[in-house]
Amino acid sequence: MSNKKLSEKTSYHHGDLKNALIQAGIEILAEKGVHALSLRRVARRAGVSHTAPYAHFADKQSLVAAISTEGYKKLYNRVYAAVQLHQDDPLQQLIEASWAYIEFALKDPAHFKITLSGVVEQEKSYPEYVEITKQNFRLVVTIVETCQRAGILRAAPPDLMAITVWSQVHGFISLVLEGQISHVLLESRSLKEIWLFSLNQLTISDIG
Amino acid sequence: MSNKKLSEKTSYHHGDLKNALIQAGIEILAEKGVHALSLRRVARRAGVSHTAPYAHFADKQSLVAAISTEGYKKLYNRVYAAVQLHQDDPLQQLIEASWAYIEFALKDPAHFKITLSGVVEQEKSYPEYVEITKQNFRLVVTIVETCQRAGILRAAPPDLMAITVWSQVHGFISLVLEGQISHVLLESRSLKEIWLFSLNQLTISDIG
DNA sequence: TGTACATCAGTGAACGCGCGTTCACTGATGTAC
DNA sequence: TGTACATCAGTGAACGCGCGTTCACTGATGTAC
Repeated sequence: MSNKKLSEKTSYHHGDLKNALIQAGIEILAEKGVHALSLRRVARRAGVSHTAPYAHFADKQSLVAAISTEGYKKLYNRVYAAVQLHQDDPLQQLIEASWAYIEFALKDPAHFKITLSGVVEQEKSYPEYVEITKQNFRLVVTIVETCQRAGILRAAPPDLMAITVWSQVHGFISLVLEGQISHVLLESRSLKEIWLFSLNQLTISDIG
Repeated sequence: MSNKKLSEKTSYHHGDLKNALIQAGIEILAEKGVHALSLRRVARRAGVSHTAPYAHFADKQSLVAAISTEGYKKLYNRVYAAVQLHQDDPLQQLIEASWAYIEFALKDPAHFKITLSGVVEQEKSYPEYVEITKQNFRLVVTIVETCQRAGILRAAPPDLMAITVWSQVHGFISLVLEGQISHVLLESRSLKEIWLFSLNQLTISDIG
């Protein structure tokens, strides 16, 4: 049940296969990409027979949902850390929080893609996933409100402004990951410079 | 060769299998989604044995590249049509061109996704695809320059501004397609309203 | 116009593969007395 | 502490599937003379 502890390393019945499978999945994504993610491969990597996962996940989709949930949590933690680091400088907060999002995507593109790919078609099936997406959006709204109070973003409904900012970051890193941005351009400036330029277009006064 | 005509409907050797296969692929994407796209299914749909495609495409990747190229062409044509329609109103041009991009994605999400998914890992393999991506980006740059001249977008390097605008549109529709945007929000306003709000954040004076 | 032949688009059997899922099972662990 | 039994995580054989790709082939079309 849910009273399984996180850190049981080596009991005889493996002890923490569920998390081990999620980790194995993440590793496969990092090493081989989205197309390589299969239940059988995950089991193999976790050192377990290919039917063992069924003791912990109803089907493949469930495992993918768990991996996505984990991805969203990591994303949230990175962004939240940036927010905490720049509590009293709203502009830096906006810059570093968005940059944390980009860095996560760059560090593990396949995990990022699968996390944001809307695995969840049937709404209610994965409440933990839904919850973390909401939490994530609330964080964006908070950042946006802080910037609005500081006169960095225009006054407007914060939920709309949050979507705007999120779209900007998400679109930027997606185009980069999809190889849609010209090499010439990417070689002429650092990615962070390009990103700062884009973010700057949303703000009221220049970032400089 | 390239002197095959577009509209040969029924010759005995089928006549235009290559294009028929591309169309079949697009239909499968529309009806069943990205996961359902396979060489065998495409052939089946085109009413041909499953090995016939190999007379026209070296491998599956080649077919996918052709389908992506076709997707980019459609996308370009839609955006270009909007540009033409609003030659003398830069703001309308920006609005309707970006909205055309969004409409294409909404109309055929799977085709849009596969088109933008950077099928092309090995740079030089699909020159037609690379060419249309460049043409597309040039169009965005042109739109941006027009808006800059009209004082609608800030003065700045047009290529950077083009990436900014493109990221904004692309991120917005991607989040929508991936189901990441709260239903509550989507039900409170039309998609176009939300998009206009976002686009408005990039412009100098309000769209209203 | 008519025949011979090369070309080339499309066929169908066959390959090996990895997948998701089921099933009856085994064997270690935890619990009751 | 010791035995009996229920629980439950993990096993391994088996299923049916669709896939990409190869190969030797067939049969219609186009070309040379």
